[in-house]
Amino acid sequence: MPELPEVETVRNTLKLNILNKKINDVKVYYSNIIQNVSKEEFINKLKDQTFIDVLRKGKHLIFVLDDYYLIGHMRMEGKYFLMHDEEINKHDHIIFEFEDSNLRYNDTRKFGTMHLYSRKDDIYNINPLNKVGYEPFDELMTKEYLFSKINKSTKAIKVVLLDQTIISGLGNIYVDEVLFMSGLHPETKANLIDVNKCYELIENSKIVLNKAIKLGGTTIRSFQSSHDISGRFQNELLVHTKEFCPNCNLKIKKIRVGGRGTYVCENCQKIYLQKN
DNA sequence: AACAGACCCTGAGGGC
DNA sequence: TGCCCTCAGGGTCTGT
Repeated sequence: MPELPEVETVRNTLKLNILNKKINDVKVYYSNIIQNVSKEEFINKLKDQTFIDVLRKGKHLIFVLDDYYLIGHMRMEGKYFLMHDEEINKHDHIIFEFEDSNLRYNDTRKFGTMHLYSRKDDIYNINPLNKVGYEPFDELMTKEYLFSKINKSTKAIKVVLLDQTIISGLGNIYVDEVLFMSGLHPETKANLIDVNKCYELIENSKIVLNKAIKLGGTTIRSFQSSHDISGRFQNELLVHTKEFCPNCNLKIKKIRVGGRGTYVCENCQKIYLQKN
């Protein structure tokens, strides 16, 4: 599932492959992906537009065209493929046709989304990007800032770190890793965590995400790369999907936190019951 | 207001 | 073999 590192890798790969390509036609086979305009509007507006740039905010891709911004979210299974005359796959939902090739949005579970806005719109202040908080890399994401966002919440820290309005870019896998590195139990109430621990959480987020980006970035050759990345990063995981703790060798527990499958070493990851 | 849970969707995997 | 059931997950919507 694409988290920030995968999205960044897809962005870089897309930039190498679709910049300056002009859309001759658009095919939409499953229109629920499109959120804020009709299928017809989507097609008509994007015809004759050229891809100028691909940006990213959190897990969203931002395609910059002549007159529009196309904002895409791949959720868990969304993928982009640059194709030629290959047969259409049953999970290809939207196809942008160029003169010599085509870009396909493929999404097995159909959870992905696309929003289309005018270049005149202030996209960072409207749905969905207005809900995307600072990334761990953002210099505005200080320990004081994170502390201020979480110190009144009684939610589990894992749930809070998955909340993209608070901190963007972490998904289920990387949150488990960050909490393991920080020695913090995922069910610890957010309001029991002090400023110094917030610092640790941010720093460890940067370490995990940077490592994953680097791992993906070196191997990317095709649009199927998001698979390769998670495949390669899997070797680097410390706790997520693991059976034994790499630190103390005790058995790792699988629990549910905020409805998400969660891996935790209850020996190495402390749960706070009061402020310390 | 703040939190919990359902929901969207498909394929994989287990049980029988 | 094949059917049925459960589970996975990011973000949004609804209910408490």
